[in-house]
Amino acid sequence: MRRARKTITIRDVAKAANVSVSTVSRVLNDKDDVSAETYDKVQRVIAKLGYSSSLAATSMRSRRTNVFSVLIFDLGDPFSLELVMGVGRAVRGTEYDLIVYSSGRTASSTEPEWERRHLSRLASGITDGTIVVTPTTADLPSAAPLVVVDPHVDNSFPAVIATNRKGAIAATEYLIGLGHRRIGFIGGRAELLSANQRQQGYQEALQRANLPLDLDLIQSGDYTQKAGFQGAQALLRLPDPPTAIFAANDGSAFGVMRAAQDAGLSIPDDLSVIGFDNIPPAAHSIPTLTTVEQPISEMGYVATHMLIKLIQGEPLGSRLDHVPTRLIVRESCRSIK
Amino acid sequence: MRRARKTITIRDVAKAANVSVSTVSRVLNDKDDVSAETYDKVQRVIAKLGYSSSLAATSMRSRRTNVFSVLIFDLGDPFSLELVMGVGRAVRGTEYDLIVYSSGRTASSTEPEWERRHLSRLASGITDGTIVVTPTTADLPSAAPLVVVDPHVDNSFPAVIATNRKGAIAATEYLIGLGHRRIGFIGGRAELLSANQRQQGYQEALQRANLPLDLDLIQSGDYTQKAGFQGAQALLRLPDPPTAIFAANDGSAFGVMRAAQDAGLSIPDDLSVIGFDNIPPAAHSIPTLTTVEQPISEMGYVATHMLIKLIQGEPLGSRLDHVPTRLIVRESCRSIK
DNA sequence: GTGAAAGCGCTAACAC
DNA sequence: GTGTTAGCGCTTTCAC
Repeated sequence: MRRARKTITIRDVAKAANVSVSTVSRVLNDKDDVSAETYDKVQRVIAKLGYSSSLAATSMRSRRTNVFSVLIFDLGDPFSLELVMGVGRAVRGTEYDLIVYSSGRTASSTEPEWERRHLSRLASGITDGTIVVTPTTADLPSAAPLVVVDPHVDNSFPAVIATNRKGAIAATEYLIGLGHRRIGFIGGRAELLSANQRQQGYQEALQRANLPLDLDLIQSGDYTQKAGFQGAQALLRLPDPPTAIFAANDGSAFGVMRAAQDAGLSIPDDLSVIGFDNIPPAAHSIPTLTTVEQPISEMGYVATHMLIKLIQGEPLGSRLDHVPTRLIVRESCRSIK
Repeated sequence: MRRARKTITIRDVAKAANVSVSTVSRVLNDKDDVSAETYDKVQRVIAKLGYSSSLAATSMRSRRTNVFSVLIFDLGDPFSLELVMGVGRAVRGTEYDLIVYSSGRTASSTEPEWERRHLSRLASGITDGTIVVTPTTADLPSAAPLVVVDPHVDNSFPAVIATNRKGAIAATEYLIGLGHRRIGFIGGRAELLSANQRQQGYQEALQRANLPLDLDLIQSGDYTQKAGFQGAQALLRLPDPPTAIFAANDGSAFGVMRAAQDAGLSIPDDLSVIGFDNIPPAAHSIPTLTTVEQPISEMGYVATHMLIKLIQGEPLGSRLDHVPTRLIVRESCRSIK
């Protein structure tokens, strides 16, 4: 494993081809002021030597590297992984290379520091642009084109976001359509955009249906199973408990289902449950859950193409791209008449 | 989105702190020959300016970047993604940053070119070491520490590989234990290490049980559903067809099940089927399949720690790390008596 | 059409 | 303990 072969540089190529480094550079960058034969000669030498330009050196010197990056806090997290898949697929067939960057040195996703630090490391040359996933700060150093996915706070960057509000409306209206009049809600993390939008949708749907907004029916949460469990317990202990519960994500929906079981209620006979998101492994552990699905990998796809447009200087249709959520109806809900 | 703020360099920090660039560099790299007050002063300026060193420049000049990389052909592929998850989890809590590198400019995973090209781009500075996933060539330029995962050909690099042979033995012996005497086999791509090992295990198990090796029972394949389908058709048309089929991966096992259905056979009543691998989405589309599971994300975990050892110059226990497969028994097999 | 040389942001001698 | 300086591999004027 010792670094046997020393790296071959542009100089090695130049020497072997009997030209200057600048000529090799011209060939590398497909400049048109190189004679055909020189071009061929250099190309042959490059092939023979197996030379490939150093990303580091190239990016130091020139603005374009044809590489873009995805900055992710936790690559072990299912949401992030799904997104990476979408980006990974989107990049195939383009002229770009992709760097997914994640750090081991960061304790918590809530400190805005990590995003800024890593972003500026990348942006200072190596990549032509970056997709930041679920950024928690609006204050991002933007030396290069930037697209954010599922921003946790509103900021002024081009963003890809799911139709959280609409999805929540669809879910709530579905329950209303089934005859439910008292529908409980388990919220997500209050400081997050997506959580707010989902709650907004819930309230809006009630309003449209002329149903009263009962604050007792709204439990705050934090997108965890535990929050769903506790929230549901509180709801079920109400004097006039809900007949259906809408949880702001799949994790807390799972908590709701456990709480219902604990209380001796069967789903959907005694309680209808509906969730948001549908991310593996939760998606597979509760295959019966009716849910508003967020097309995560598609969001990666969309973000990629937005970023590429930005990099190439093309105009963006609009700053925000809303990727549609869709209601997946399964067995966890039933009508009451 | 225009590059508003120009990048802050080490010089800006030096100027603002009234010291030289080298002093800043010393602080950045935690050299011990800096006075405490200078250190503090520089740190404060760094924080205030939000400075962060350029990966490109750093890697050009010094050997260590504290970043390692995973080189992946197709980030949209489930195997790769699982692996990335493992690596992503392994890196948390370490002192390293992680770059997952994938290229859009590559048509096929079978051309060894892409690995070499991208590897040398990365290796020439930016990263301290690389994990190459399912490399198809033994001839990798190794300027830096390298670990390969699931190599498709044997090479001399430190490698992480599943216990394919043992897994195949376990699967075959399981079928034998159920009373099966004629067991069909659908192979994987003949040129791949894993495929060979699986077939080897199959044959070895038969031999151990003193069962004859009937070449008619072995169908070549290529890890696709189609190959499984066709192979199974051929097997089922034999004068003396097998009572069980072991497919070299989950995809072809799926093909086998379809072929059995087409032939009017029900599983497991008329035919026992067993597969290898258990990768989503296949894993979820055939939840009844008995299978030899390859712990992919664990392989990423193991590879990460091997690589870190190499980077830090620690000795490796052995060049090859075999991650154990395990037999997951489900409903697709039954005993014949 | 091609070469020489400056310099990107940084680190590592080597001075002082 | 701190500053000066020579390059790392490359791109890009500017000469010729």
